[in-house]
Formats: sequence, C-alpha cells, structure tokens
Amino acid sequence: MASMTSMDGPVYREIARSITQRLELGAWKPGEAIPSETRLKEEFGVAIGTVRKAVDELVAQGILLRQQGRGTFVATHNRERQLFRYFHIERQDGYKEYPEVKLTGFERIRLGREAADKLALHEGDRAVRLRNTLSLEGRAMMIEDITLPEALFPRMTEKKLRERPNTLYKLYQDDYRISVVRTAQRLSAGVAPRDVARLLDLPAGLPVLVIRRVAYAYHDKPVEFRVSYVDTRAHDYVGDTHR
Amino acid sequence: MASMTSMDGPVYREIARSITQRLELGAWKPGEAIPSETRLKEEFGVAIGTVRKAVDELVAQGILLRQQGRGTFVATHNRERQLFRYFHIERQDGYKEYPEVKLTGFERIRLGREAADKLALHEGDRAVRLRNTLSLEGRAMMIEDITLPEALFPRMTEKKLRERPNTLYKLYQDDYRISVVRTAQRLSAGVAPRDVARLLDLPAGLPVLVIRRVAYAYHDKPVEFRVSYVDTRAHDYVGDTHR
DNA sequence: CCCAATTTGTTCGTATGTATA
DNA sequence: TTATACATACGAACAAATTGG
Repeated sequence: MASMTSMDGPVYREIARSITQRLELGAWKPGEAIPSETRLKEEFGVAIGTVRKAVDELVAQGILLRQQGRGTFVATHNRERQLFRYFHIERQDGYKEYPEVKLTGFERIRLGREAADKLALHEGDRAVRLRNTLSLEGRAMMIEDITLPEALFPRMTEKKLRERPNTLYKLYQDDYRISVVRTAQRLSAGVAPRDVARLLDLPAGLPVLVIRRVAYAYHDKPVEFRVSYVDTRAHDYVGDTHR
Repeated sequence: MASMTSMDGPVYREIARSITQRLELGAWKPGEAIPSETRLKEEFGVAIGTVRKAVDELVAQGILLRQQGRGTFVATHNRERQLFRYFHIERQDGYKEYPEVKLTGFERIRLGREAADKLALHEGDRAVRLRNTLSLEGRAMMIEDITLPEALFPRMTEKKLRERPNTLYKLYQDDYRISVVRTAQRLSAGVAPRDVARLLDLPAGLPVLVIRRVAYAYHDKPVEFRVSYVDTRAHDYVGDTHR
C-alpha cells in the first residue's frame, strides 16, 4: 500500500487526501491522466468502489475530471472553466463573450496590510503587483489589480505575463505548480480610483462594482489577492448559487 | 415498482427524478423524512446502492439531507441555511450576524417587463410586491424589493408575511409548497432610488450594490424575482466559488 | 445504563455496459 | 477488433449513529 498519513476517518477520504498531496507535489501535471482506477485500487490495496468514492470527492471539488473510456485527468484552467466555473462578466442582455485581457501594469511592491492579511503573510513582504484591463467589444469594462507574493511566484516577470498564451491561472499551474481550486470574494459598490476611472472611461463619481477576491490552492492555501473594478453600466457580474 | 416516466438514462437518475416529482407533489413535507433506503429499494425494485446513488444526487443539490441513524430529510429553509448556503451580508471586518428583517412595504401590482421576463410570465400578470428592510446592529443596510406572482402565491396577504416566524423561503414551502432550490443573480453597482436611499440613510449619489436575483424551485421553475440594494459602506456581499 | 431495532455510512467484490483509442 | 477505462448495477457484510424501551 502507498504510504498515507494515517489520520482518522474513512479510507476513501485518506485516499483522496493522498491523491491531493501527490497532485500538490507535482506527481501528475494539469491535463495529464492520473493512474486508472484499477491501478489505484492495487496501489492502495482497496476495492475499486473505494477508489471511486475518493475520486468522486476530488471531481466534486473540481480538482479532477473523469472521461469515460479515457481516464481521469487533472483539471486545467482553460477559458471555458474560467467562464463557467467562476463568476464572470456578462452583458446585461445575457450575451456572453470572452473578454480580451491586456496587461497594463507591472511593478514590484511590498505587501500592504490588507493583502498581507488575506495572503496569510506579513506586511512588507515582497510581491508583484500587476494590472489587467479586460475589454468586451473593444471597450474596457474591468480593471484587475493582482497581488502575487514573491514567496510563491519567484522570478515573475512582465515578459512572462505578456507572453502567456492562456489564462493567468494556467500560468500559475504550468510555471509555478500552483493550482487554484477555490476562490472567496467580497463585493461592494464604490467609486473607482482616478486612474481606474480613466482607464474605464468613467465620468467622475460614477459607481463601480468592487470585488476583493482571494484565490486558494490545495489545502486552502491562499495564493493570490485581487481587487477588481467593474463598470456595470452595460455589464453585470453573474453568479449561481446552489450549484 | 413505482411508476416512473420512463425516459432514458441510468436507473438511479430515473429514481432521483421520481423522488423529486413526489417531493414536488408534496408527498413529503420539508423537514419530514422520506422512506428509508431499504423501503425505497423495495419500492423501486433495485439494489440499495442504486437508491443511494439517486439520493446522493439530491443531497448534492441541497434538496435532501441525510442523517446517519435517523433518516433522510427534505431540506428546509432555516436561517442557518440562508446564511451559509446562499450569498449573504457580512461586516467588512468579517463579523457575521443574522440581519433583522422587517416588512416595510406591500402592494398588489402588475408585472413589468423585466419581472415578467425573469419569471417566465407575461407583462401585466397580477403579482404582489413586497419590501423588506434588513438591519444589522440596528442600522438599515439592505432593501429587498420582492415580486411574487399571484399565479404561484395566491391570496398572499400582508398579515401572513408579517406573522411568519421563519424565513420567507420557509413560508413559501409551508404555505405554498414551493421549495427554492437554486438562485441566479446578477450584480451591479448603481445609485439607489430616492426612497431606498432615504431608508438606508444614504447621502445622495452614494453608490449601492444592486442585486437582481431569480429564485428557482424544482425543475428550474422560476418563482420569485428580487431586486436588492445594499449599503456597502460597512458591509460586503460575500460568496464562495468552488463548489 | 444498556439493549435492540432502525437507518445511514463504509467497504468489499463481481458482473456487465459504454466510450475511447 | 481488441484492449483499456470509466459507468452502472447488484448484493452482502459490518460500522456508527440514533431512538425508544
């Protein structure tokens, strides 16, 4: 049997934990298949139903993905997932579209109090601050100010960000072995800072939707803090509850 | 075997559908137990594992609730659920509290275009419009304008609303056999209408968070449309993504 | 306090179906 | 066609929680 940190609880949960750990250590990369259920059942020395129940949990959490006849795969952060799994922007008439994302800011900073708090780090720790401008139909309608701690994202460069072919979360996965599994967000209405208002072409004083989001990797480790400003004159921030 | 609309697909899904239908017809009321798995297995003439898989689905959807040693129960809309399952308001420092809800408006109206659209009904259909004022620590910080179509909520009265001991959703369940299972919401930032601003004690022009929410019952039937205005000077609208 | 019955939870093992390469 | 992988369904045994006597 493969070594498991033998905590309490049912076997299938131990197996789920074990798989998550190996995932975290990079045993299988995003997009790759994990061993088949028959293999896992032998590795862990349990019945196949027990393996299935473990995998079920990780699938429900969005960490793994099954495909009948092919295998079980490590989830990737492609655009589809971005659009459907998490909250997203939609035109008020319901029309959906991928926003065009442009990097419009990059600097090295020290963590402020809020960011340090959300990232479970310390004030003054080194970090990278980047700004994305998201456009729909050629009009900027969302600004994202993203804070990435140096400790987790060493040697992050503007070039790397500019040349990424996919989503940001995919870059985290591919280059830093960091998989965002969950996000938590707090929403409020506010007035955009002057520079943001200018980028959004907003008349002074017009309200924007402010989103403060923390992204978490495996084991609820916070990895990214993001403040977004949305021009909601023509677009809404859309989300479902209960799945 | 109990009669099932014999569509295609796996047996366990048929069973899940069948249970949902009987739930919808009021076979078991919210809070009550449904038949035990052994009973269901006999009723449907399948293995117990198949019943369990069906129930698993409904549990995942938040429709049923299992309790080891006791039984499987129809989910109710108590305050706990309200606070944790759906989006909710939280003080910016993270402090959670049940808001005090007060009915501050009641009138009979005709559906406007937006409400009719969201409720899959027709403009001009009869409805009830009610207004809730939510307060935290004695200060009003959220106004909810709720539209309930007459067709689904016949003979709704102000008295009934004022005297409800529980949440609104619980009233829907108990008095109208309507169980809200899912909600979809669109968020934006805006300026509160004059009357709302007055209720929230908001200086003119200050932004509020505007939430347009549609609540759905079984089979994705829309039953309630709600527009909420949140004073986010000291509170946030909080939600999780993943699962 | 303990016992017995009931109910869900976990685990085992097997057989067969369906999708993919 | 064949082999592989996940999906469905069956059945059984025991564990754990709850309830009522």
